[in-house]
Amino acid sequence: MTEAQQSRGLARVYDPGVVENGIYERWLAADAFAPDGAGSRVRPGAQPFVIIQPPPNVTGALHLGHAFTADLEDVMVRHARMNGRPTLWLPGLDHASIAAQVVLDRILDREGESRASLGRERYLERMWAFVNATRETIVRQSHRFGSSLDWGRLRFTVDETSSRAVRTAFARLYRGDLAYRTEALANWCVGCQTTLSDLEVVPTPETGTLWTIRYHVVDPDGTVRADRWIEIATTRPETLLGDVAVAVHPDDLRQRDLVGAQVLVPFVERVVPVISDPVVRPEFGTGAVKITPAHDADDYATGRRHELAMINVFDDAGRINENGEGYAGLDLAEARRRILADLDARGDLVGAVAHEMVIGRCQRSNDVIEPRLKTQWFIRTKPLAERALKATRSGQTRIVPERFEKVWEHWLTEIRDWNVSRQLWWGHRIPAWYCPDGHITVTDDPAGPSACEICGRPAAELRQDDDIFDTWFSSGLWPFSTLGWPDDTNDLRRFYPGSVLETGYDIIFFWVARMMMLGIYFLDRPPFHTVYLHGMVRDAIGKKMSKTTGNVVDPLAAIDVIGADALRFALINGTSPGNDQKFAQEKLEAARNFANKLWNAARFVLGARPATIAPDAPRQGPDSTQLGPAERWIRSRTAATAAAVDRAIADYAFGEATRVLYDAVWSELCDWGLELAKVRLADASLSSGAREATWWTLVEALDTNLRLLHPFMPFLTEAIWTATPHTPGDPELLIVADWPGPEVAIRHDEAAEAEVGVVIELVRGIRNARSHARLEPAAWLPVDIAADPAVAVALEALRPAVERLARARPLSIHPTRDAFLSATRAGGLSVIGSGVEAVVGRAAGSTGGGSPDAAALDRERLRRELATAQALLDAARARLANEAFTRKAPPSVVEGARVRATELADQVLRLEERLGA
RNA sequence: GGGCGAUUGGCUCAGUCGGUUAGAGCGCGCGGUUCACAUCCGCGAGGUCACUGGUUCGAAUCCAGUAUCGCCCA
Repeated sequence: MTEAQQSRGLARVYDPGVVENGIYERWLAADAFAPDGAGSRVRPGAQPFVIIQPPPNVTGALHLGHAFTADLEDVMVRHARMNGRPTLWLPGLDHASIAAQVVLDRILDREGESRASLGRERYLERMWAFVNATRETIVRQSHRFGSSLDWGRLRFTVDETSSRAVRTAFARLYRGDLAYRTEALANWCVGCQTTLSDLEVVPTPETGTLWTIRYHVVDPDGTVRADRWIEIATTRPETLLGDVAVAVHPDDLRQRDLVGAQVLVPFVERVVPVISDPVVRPEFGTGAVKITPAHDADDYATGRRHELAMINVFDDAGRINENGEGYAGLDLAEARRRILADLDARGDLVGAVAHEMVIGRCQRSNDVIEPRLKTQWFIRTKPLAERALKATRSGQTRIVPERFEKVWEHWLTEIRDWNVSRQLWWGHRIPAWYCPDGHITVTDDPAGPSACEICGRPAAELRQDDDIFDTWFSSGLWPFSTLGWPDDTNDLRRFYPGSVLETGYDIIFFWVARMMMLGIYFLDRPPFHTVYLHGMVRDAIGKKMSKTTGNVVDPLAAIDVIGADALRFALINGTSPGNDQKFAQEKLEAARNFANKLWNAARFVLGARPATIAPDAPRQGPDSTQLGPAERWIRSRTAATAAAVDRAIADYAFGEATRVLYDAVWSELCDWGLELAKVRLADASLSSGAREATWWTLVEALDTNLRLLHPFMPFLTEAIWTATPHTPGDPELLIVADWPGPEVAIRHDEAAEAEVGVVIELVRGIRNARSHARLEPAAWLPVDIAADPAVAVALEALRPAVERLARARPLSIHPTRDAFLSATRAGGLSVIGSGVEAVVGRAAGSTGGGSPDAAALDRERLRRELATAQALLDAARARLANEAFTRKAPPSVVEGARVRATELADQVLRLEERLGA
């Protein structure tokens, strides 16, 4: 780009890199993002609009899903800001304890180090070094996305305020009897060396083996019977070391006589009872199952009912412990092999069949989850869930799209207590201390308790719990911990509850439900009035993007090529709320083309300024006395666009909003608005006042469209707007300019829409006829038009435009049909629309204008049109002939059908006339 | 096993309260060197709205069921 081109405002070619460069810094410098920033233009009395950003994990860079989330939120936030509301979009980052540890452990592994080799302190130092780097990356990426986040309020889930919130929350839950510590069956991940909540365990279908094993009966005198046994079925033979019973269904006749008998568990030589319990499925295997309460959820429940012992047979590392007698020290897989071989050797392994089963695997590491007994902290969720349900049922909080409410209801109704202990290092240490007598002391004091709160032993004798909290515990406090809670801060009073919680539907339980439960518990009000859930961004063939599959699209790579605006537009356009989308290259191209279209439309408008207007003249509204139909039409269309965009945004239908804007800019403003305006702007016979009014109309339409598009394409619209004339009341930057309001709505003009509608139909008809007859596109051909006096006035006003757009010259407009008919020459092409009729003649001179078969091609086209029109007319008449229709349908619909039938009849008549001629 | 979603032109998707002739982008065909844009302009072809039944004057849209695919929960 040359100096001269730059100085004129807009470069010749749209280059996102150049356009976007520096704009984010201008917004920052203007302090436009903060609700109370120097650059904000808040309307007095306006309600705050608050979105707390779902904090991305500090495990790496942001992906396309993050970009989508950020874009949707930025759209809402920018829209609210332009409406003059104090708007807070609060940025955050999540420490993601288990995910971060999995990532760091992999890095350490490559270096030949490990968690164990470093020890807790050095490990955490490494973690901080790692996350400090990723935090920077994420913030930088957000800038590139154009996210208008209030960076002055950036928060991290392990910063001091959040840590205090976690301690306080836990201490209060404990005092409120909503947090308790107990030994219970927990999901143990051997790879991550920690327990997991039920949500973090992924049920995975796999083919295993169902073995049949004999347990021999032991007579009351202690004799083991070689000839009497019970055959039990199991998929996990290694757990027999922890068996404490065998169970059969009470109605199972096959096993009935064995109930109450004693049998011998091999290897550990434990004598256990055969019990009956309705939980056993008689059709499964032999109908008898072994009971291992310490390693299976169902068995745990059975063990509780029958007051059986619970024998843990493996350790944290996944090896058989001392309870496993001769197998102690073996890992689980090896133990299974050995036990099966030993059973076989004794003749007690009597069957093995392939078996389809569901195995729990770790969401993060994919290791098999081993259920085992652990002493853990739990949150009592029932009372919290009830209040969360009440909030959605009463409409205090609304879930969008509505259908997710069903899932929400179901989960919260069936909710189980939440295990929050994690045997990890990276996160919030549980603020619970234990004295040698087993008393528990919980405190929110960062220094810890001064003494045991039960027996008064001094702090020196107390030991803090080694575990940390589930990451989602701190996330659950996020809507208020970010605002300074537990302190009663200004921000908390002003911005809690927030407005919209926007996130993917995949974390409705993990996160949304927990924020609702905890928010209501601690602050008595749900943390947001609307939960808006968006769909997943998938790859071009519909697969979930994942780093391991290697199908992730790096948003920054896309931005480098097509720009942030195009990426944003591509992610939102053509989507509907809550539905997944496939992401494809063509979408990016379409969005880039649209950006280019807008850029060039702006270039044209700004470059078409009449010489009578000074380059730096402040913007003024067009002189209403000088407006022609085209000017009134584009103003009316822009009003319609604004109304449609408002409606779509109110419905969270952002894909619909972009569709409306795409159409408004491309098909209305560019294809017709600018093309019609070009004629007037170039018409030297018009007064300069008229030409100025046309130009100001274009500036106004551009300005309104820029405002409406700004939330979706902030960089491009800001860049163009800077070069567009402003009114004295306008701010420096579009980001804080006013959203189009009533002053735009009043531009609606029914008459202009009708008048220009006829012109569009006419021009299209003539182009169509010429194209079908294969006439020279560039040739000027004579055209005769029949028009009612009313239509003729409008046509007359737009005569030069019709001439140019249809390449019609001379153009004759006949006020009566007779005059029209007598004037038209034979062999012309007929144009018959619902509102107009025209004939395109051959060129007056000898030049071009007619191919030999033009007439034949034209007749063929008219015959097709006649067939279509006739079919439509028949359908319309049939509908009107139906008495039930005219009686029951709303009058406006019936009237519409009548008008339609009349038009069609007229059209058919004229087509027949033409064909008959 | 329960629930949710999807099924609309060759591909990717919209479609608001049930209402005129179901739309868009890409792709395809024909044509185009007009000074905003070839990342463009003009014209066009292409759809039994998965299937079956129902409600209704009228169904892509509402109801019931079926099929296929995907997801969530157990």
